[in-house]
Amino acid sequence: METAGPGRRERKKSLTRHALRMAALRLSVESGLQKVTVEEIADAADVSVRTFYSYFPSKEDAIIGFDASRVEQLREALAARPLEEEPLWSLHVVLGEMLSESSEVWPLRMQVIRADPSLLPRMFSSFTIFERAMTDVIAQRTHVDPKTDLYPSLVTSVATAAFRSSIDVWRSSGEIKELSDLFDHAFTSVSNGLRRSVPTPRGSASATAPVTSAPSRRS
Amino acid sequence: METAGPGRRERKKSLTRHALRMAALRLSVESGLQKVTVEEIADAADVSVRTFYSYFPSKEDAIIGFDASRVEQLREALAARPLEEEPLWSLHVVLGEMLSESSEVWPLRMQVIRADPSLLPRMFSSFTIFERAMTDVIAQRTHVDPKTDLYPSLVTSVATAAFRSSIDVWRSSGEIKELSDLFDHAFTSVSNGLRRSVPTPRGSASATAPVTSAPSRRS
DNA sequence: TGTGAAATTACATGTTGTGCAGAATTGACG
DNA sequence: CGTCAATTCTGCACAACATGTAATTTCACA
Repeated sequence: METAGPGRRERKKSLTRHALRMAALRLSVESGLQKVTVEEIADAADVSVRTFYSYFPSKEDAIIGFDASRVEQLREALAARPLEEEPLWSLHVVLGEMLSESSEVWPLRMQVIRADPSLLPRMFSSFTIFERAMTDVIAQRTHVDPKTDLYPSLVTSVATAAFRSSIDVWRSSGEIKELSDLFDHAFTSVSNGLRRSVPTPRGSASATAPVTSAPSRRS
Repeated sequence: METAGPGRRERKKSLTRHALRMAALRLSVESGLQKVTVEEIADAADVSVRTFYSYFPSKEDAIIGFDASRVEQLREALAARPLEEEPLWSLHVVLGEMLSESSEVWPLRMQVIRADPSLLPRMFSSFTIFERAMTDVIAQRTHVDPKTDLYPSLVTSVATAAFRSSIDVWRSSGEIKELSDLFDHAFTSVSNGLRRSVPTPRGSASATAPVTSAPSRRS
């Protein structure tokens, strides 16, 4: 009976996983990630230290890591987009969904990151598995080989780049602007080829084809 | 007399720094980064372990870290580009310069990364200081505030994204294609707004304006 | 209730990264 | 040349991280 989906065991597992993540977040919000030890986190979740490491490879991953299940959800979300849609827009939607979906963890995450900005690069590193998944889906939808064709990898990495700089500016601006606005603006700008907003109408020099060769190196 | 620039002391410092980096690279090429200890690296460079840590914050940084001096060079290179040039193209040139400039370290770096791909995300994380510098220069050249205006941050992060996926595909394709070709193609594609190369002429559905709102969330 | 698989645990161990205090090196100045 | 201050290097101690292993417990299923 019941949902017949995950057994008692699986449920307990994802429960402790969640408990560990929340413990890591709560403790880090209080004292800062560097002052929190794995032992404290494990104790707070009432498991042994060794068990913590069977759930997360490191302390940081408990804070900013990606669930494989979450990646799977996003993979399906991307696959569910209409095929005619431009891949960049599909990613726009999926990433936006991920962003707006303010689960209980995002605010805490952001608070920890604010106290320790060095976590941001690390968080974006953890996007790698997500990017790989997105690249695969897009490759499948556009019928190209992601190993040899640049397009799928390029679109996803550019999309996450838009994601990245949106968060960066949102934070450095004091979180005044609406994050989703910045995010939408980023994608519009990218799909316009990132041309400088003010095209400097004066002056005749149009966009000339850039010389491919690199300038001579100085001695 | 002489260059009157760096004193004997500074010269010795950057000498040991270089020795440590090369030692780390050479040893890692032989045995893989994980099998190499900091002690071995320090011994190979004939300094104490403690001294290593006064030059690099971690083992990995000796392999894939950025020199502050290198960042400064690239900052100047970007600042030297003509003002009329599209910022995206300026970054194209500067990054291409960095890439093609096959100093002695890049081949070794690549070899280590090939044996341990988990270093790639970490390497891109270390680009952060570089990105910050590029963002600042572009903000200055376009007369906007990088804290509130998305453009400078967006252009640089997209440029490094192009850099990123170029290397990714170059590696996953077995390093068959010329890296610089992939790189150039990536920037062309970005400046075209990343439209799908094959516009699927059959089917009547044209590219519709995407709905900005996110789809309803499932229960 | 018994059985086998999976999860948790304690223990041992090597490595990382940092603080600290003393020794060694450098460069300036008399 | 000799002294002296500043910087750099070094050894030591130490907490924390991360992993292998083997014993123990928990759970699903028959």
